[in-house]
This record gives sequence, C-alpha cells and structure tokens, in this order.
Amino acid sequence: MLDINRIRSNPEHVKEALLKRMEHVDFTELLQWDIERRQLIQSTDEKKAKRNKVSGDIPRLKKEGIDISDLLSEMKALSDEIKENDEALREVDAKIHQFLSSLPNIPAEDVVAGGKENNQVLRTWGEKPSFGFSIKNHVDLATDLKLVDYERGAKIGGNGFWVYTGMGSILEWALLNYFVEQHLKDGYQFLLPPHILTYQCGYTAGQFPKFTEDVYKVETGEANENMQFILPTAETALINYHRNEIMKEEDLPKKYFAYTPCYRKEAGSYRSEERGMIRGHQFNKVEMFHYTTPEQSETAFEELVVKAEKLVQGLGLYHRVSKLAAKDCSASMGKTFDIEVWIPSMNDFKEVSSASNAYDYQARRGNIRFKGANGKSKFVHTLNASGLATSRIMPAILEQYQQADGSVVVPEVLRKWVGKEILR
RNA sequence: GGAGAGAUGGUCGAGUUGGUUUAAGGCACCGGUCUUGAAAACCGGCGUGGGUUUUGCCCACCCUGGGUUCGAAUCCCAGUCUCUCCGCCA
Repeated sequence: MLDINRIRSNPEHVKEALLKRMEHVDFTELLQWDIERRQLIQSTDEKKAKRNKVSGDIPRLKKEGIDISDLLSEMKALSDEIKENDEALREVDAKIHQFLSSLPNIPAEDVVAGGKENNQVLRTWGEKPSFGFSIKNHVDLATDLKLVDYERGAKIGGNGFWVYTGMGSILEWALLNYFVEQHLKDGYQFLLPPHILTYQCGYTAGQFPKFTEDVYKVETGEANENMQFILPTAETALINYHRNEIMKEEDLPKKYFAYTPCYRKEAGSYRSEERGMIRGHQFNKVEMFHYTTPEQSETAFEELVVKAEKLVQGLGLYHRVSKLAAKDCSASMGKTFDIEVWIPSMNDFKEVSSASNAYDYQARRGNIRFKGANGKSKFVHTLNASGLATSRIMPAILEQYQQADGSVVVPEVLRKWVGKEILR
C-alpha cells in the first residue's frame, strides 16, 4: 500500500517511479476521489458536531419543560443527512482503497526499469564445475540413488509432488538443520507458524487480492475475506506476526526465521526442463524476516543477502547474485536480489533465495508501526529472504557433487547430520 | 461438538435501568515543586486515527460489522477471539 499523501503531494514523481514496473499509471481519478473524500468528511463532521451539541442540550430543555418536538424532527432530518453522507464516504473510501491496494510498491531509486532481461548479475562465487565424464541430471541421480521417489509422489499427491526416501530424507533434513543452526548462531528467533492462514495474511503480504489463484484454498474454495489458505511461503505468516501492533523503537530490528513447507499451485507454469524438484507444488524452505526502522532497513537488506550467500557458500556451491529489474520484483517489494545456484544439467542458474526490502509497503497494509523517540508512531520496514529453499539446493548438490561412478559427495557441513561422506 | 463467562485507552479497572463519566479512578510513564541527592508528598501532563481556517477547533474509535434512537460503551442482530467446564481426539 502506498501513502496517499505521497501521491497527492507529488503525483508525477510517484508515477514516474511506478512506470518502471507498470505499463500505465493514471492518478487523475484517484486524486478526484481524494478531493471528494475530504469534502465529504468536512461536511459530515460539521453535521455531526451540530448533532452532538443539540443532543447535549435536549435533556436540559426537557427538564425546563420546553416543547422540543420541532427540534426533534429537525434532528431526525439531520441524522438522515449524516447517514447519507457516511454512505457516500464509505463508497469513495472503498474506491480509493481498492485503487491503492492494487498498486505495487515503488521501486528503489537504483532499481532499473523493465523485466528479467534487465536483471544485472552483481557477482559470481566459486568455479563453474567441470566434469570429465557425461553428467546425469538430478532426477536421474536422485532416482538411481533412491533419494527421491517421483513416481510414488505423483501417485499419492498428483503431478508435481515427490517423496523423499532413505538417504534423501536424511540429506533434506540435514540441509534444514544446517540452516536452522546458522540462524540460531546469528541470534535470530526461531518461529514455527501455522501453515493455514487467513485471508488477511495474504492481503498484508501483498499477495491478495491479485494472486488468490496461486494458493491452495481451504474449505470454501471461494476467494472471499473469510477464506483460509495454505501458505505459499513462511513470509506470509511472518509479516502478519506483528500485524496491528505498535512496537518499541528499542526492540527493533526484530530478526526472525521460520521453517515451513511452501505450497504453490504453479498453475500453467510447467516446463519440461523444470522436471524433478525445480518447481513443485510443495517444497521445504527456511525463511528469514526482519522488522526494522526506516533507517535500519538498508543495512538489514545487506545482512540478509550476505547470510543467504554464506549458506550457499558453506555448501560449496557455484552460484551468483543478481539484482532484479523492477518488473521482476514481486509486487510488494521495492528491491530484490536473487541468489541463484548453478544447475549443470540445465546449464543455467536457478533461484534458491530471494532477498527483498518491502520498505513500508507491507507495514501499511498490515498496520505495523513503531513508536519513535518523539512519541510519534511510524510504519516499520519489513524485509525477507529465503535462507534457504531446499528444492533447488538438493538438485545443485546432487549435480555439482556427482562423480563419474554415479555417486555423490556429501558437502562437508552436512556430514555431521548425514553421517556419510559419499552417497552411493 | 455442547454449556457458561468475558472482551473498555500502556496496564488494572468503573460505567451496561441510553442523556453533565461525549470514558471515573488506581498503577506505570514524563515534566515540575520540595530535597545535598533520592524516596515520599504535592502540582501538571499522559491513547489512536482523520479533517481543518493548525500551537486552536472539530470528527471518529469502549472486540468487529450492521441496526434502533434526536442521542448508544450502555439496547437489538450477526460475527470474531479469549477463558472455564464437559465430550471427542493425534
């Protein structure tokens, strides 16, 4: 949600910024509604002031025995006018709210316009693995080593689901243990939130009302305001943890992380090269989340990116960091860096973490504030980053660590949980 | 799933036969007086959002959303959440 005051006082500036990610931006109607709204408030408030005053006088007049029947009918008429005004105000408020809540966040100054093609690779870490033999893809490796059962996954869950088995389950769980261990070491608070969330959570995160079709809805199937859905990422839960709260400035920044599976419909997004675990309907992810003051948010962003990178580096995986162009950032975010890991069989990098700064966009939607030293409350900034999603780390490990005989070396940091150096 | 109780400003808590309580009072917190300093005592301040002709005035908010009324924290309807007891249950 953008600040209407910001649009009112500088519409051209906001428009220019939004055009980096939108085709058309037109505030003409919005600004007209805004004027209407304030006129309505003024006239209604005047009427209400009069009503309050007369209502206060009535008991006294009654006591003095004065006939007030004319006054009462006059007040009845005034009361009706107030009702009409309130109704009109509700309508224009709704229009304004609908308009504002459908606008995406304003991209940061240094974020370039356009889509994916304008993404910029900031740095690449490690060396591109080279193999002296013909490599297997992760689906074959996982199947041959009996780490993942794709067939039975599809049998019991449908297309896009899999089952971790044997050492595959252990490796998956080792990854999660590794992530949790690192975040705890950095002093982050560990939350395990509900996996089923209310509509309001999706709204605050900025996923609703636009993307109700991307999530699995529970019970009613209707995308109304009473629906519940299964979370597509723990971010949706974490942003709502402090919804409608006023925090103390000295308690900021607040740093959380959570583990949840993530459930996504991914309708129509199936591509044959994304077989296996690259794009499933359910995957495991540890998510990091910060609540900060506006002054702290840039530092927090750096911290999140570095933390996500370190996790990938700890695993020894060849990867890169990209800065996304405006249209490639999700709607709530003003700036996003992706950490992408190398998948040899695809000859491409795939996202394993997306680190974003939402600035005050989500905080406005969720009414999340802090009280500053001057006693004034302001909206917090919220940031999130995966740390990490396993569903692309596992393929990267299998493929990057594979050997000529079809076995896979276990990354050093995972061995204390896996209990083996080589999977064969 | 059944029965009952409850939800008031940071916190406790009054008000629930509708109208000088259009939210008292205590505590906490902030400032001041007093004091060598502190405590105590006393004095003052102390919610959020919005509008505006902006050191002022006005409006809204007593869980949420409707309704009755000249007037609603108070009455009516619907819903949410919390607590207690019972039942069921991984």
